[in-house]
Amino acid sequence: MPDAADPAPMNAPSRRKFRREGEERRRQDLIDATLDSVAEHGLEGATVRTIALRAGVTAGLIRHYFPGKEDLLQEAYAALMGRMTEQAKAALLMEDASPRQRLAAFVTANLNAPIIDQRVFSLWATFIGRAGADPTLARAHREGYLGFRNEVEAVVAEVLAAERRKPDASELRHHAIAINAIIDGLWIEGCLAGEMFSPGELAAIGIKAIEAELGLAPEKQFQEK
Amino acid sequence: MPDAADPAPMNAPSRRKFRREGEERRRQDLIDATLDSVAEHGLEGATVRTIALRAGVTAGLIRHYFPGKEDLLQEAYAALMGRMTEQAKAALLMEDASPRQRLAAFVTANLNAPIIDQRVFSLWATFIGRAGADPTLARAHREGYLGFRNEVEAVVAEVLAAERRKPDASELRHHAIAINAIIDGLWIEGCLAGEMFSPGELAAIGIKAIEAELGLAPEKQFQEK
DNA sequence: AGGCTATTTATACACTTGCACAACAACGCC
DNA sequence: GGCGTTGTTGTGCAAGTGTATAAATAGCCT
Repeated sequence: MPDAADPAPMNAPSRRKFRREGEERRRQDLIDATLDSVAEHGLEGATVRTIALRAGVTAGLIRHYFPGKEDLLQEAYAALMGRMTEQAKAALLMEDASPRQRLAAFVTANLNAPIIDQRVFSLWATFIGRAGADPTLARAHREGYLGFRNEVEAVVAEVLAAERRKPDASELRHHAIAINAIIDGLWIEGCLAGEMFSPGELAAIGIKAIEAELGLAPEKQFQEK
Repeated sequence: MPDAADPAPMNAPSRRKFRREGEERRRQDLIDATLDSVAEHGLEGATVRTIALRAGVTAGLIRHYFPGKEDLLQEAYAALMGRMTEQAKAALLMEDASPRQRLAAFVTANLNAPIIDQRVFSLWATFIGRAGADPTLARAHREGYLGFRNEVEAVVAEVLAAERRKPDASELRHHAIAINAIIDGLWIEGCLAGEMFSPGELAAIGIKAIEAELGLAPEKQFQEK
């Protein structure tokens, strides 16, 4: 069998073969390659050459799609945040479920794969570490955080309303902050030391902690089936 | 008035003046300069020249105290973790105080300055972002985390014992995980959006959430004076 | 005071980085 | 099928990187 994997052009100028991809496709590939590079080697290791190699193109092409490396990183971070919040909020969209069930589903979704994931955490930490120096990143985070917290606050209000309780705004805000902290904290623990917890354990801990925070009597109905 | 700040050697080879510092002092200065550089410009911006400039020396000196740049970063991270856990645990050392008071003091200490600090958070995030790729960092974090959680678990055990409750090991572990998450989550919120919270608000939220988690009746005794 | 030695500076070097630019070739269109 | 457009490659370059090493000098010891 002749060597199929390597055409071995003996003396030709041997320029690399390539395919023209759609613009959106290439941009996505480059962004994905950027996130992979950052996750694996950090921001310092995410060079245009590394990224291009991973995307299967040469370095020069990056400048054809992005004004500069900084812009690529910016868009990569935006894409990451978009995917995270999108997945997180998706769990809240359950129709015909009690507020309490939806809250439990939300917590469960946030404390299991694919949200609990070391790679995503590495990316989050790497980017957020520069929020102190980069106002653009700081505001991007702030907006994502407030959006997330508002979602939590809305569900909490529904849950308490279903229990015939009428919390004032301050009380509601405090609950949302605390619940947000519980989810974030457990998320970090799970990402950094996932194998220390049995499957579903973090979600169970989170739900119990949140029920305690809200003063809900633990009900059995969520355990059967 | 003759120019006092600049001796202005007219034609001398003009080699830079310097002072010999003690070894430990120099190492500490270099480590501090490293942390400052990382906090401000990230790992990518922490070059030997930047660090040396900030420490008031020239780049070559770094190699006189550290085998390589990587070692300097390693020691800087170790120093950071050491200071953080040291400060955190210090609040637990109150003698003649009820377990519950000590727990409250611990939470309060962790949710106020200087633990709540954007610079410290940037450093933590920047380094921890590489924990996925760097096993050394990962283990360093794991040990620090477990040490912290064990402290929490010990206080929780004392608090519950004072309430005449006898939790089993699993229950204790879950409480520690949840409380750890509450503290971590609120710590992040405070570091990233400190000005959104009034002074002491995060600590109050944390204490209330933890008391709920432990099933402690909110007592008034901690509010007066 | 004067020398010794280790600390510190300064320079050099090989290598990498982001970016610029010209040559090239894949693909749509006539 | 030939041709033009432009996505893509390859090369080059100046600036910056970590490290090696020689030269200089600050401060201690006698």
